[in-house]
Amino acid sequence: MKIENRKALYPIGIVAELLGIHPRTLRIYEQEGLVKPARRGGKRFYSNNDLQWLRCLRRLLTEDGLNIAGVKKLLTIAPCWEIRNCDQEIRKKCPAILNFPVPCWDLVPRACQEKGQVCSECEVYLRKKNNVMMHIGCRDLDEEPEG
DNA sequence: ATTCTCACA
DNA sequence: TGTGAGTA
Repeated sequence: MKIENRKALYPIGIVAELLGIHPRTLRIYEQEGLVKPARRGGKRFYSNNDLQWLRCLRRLLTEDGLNIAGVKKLLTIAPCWEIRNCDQEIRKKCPAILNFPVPCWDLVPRACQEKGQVCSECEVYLRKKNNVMMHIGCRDLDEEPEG
């Protein structure tokens, strides 16, 4: 996972304009625990990963017919480690598993390693696979999700 | 200028 | 979900 994607760069106003989401709405998403922008001096700052997740969340909310409660439930039902086939050694140390039910995007990627790269269980996005929403983990934003 | 929280339509 | 008030 590239650290650039984890850097909290954008204030809420920029994010709002970039994604076409009202600042008030972004704050509500945070309040609901669906995103966790960094805080510096009381101000919110979003990373590229946050933006990517926000785009995905937006689609769930505006196109896929889910509401916030639905998304939260979905994430509870389909935690990333249920989908990914991490081996036992990786699972033992995966922060997303150890801290369940803390949302994985609340976690910092360090313990969970795979093939020498930092596993991004904590920077998880949803996508459709076999018509089921699931997490995407352990890949960079510019990587193409595996089929 | 921008964001924050809170109250309210 | 969006707006306005009053701050910091």
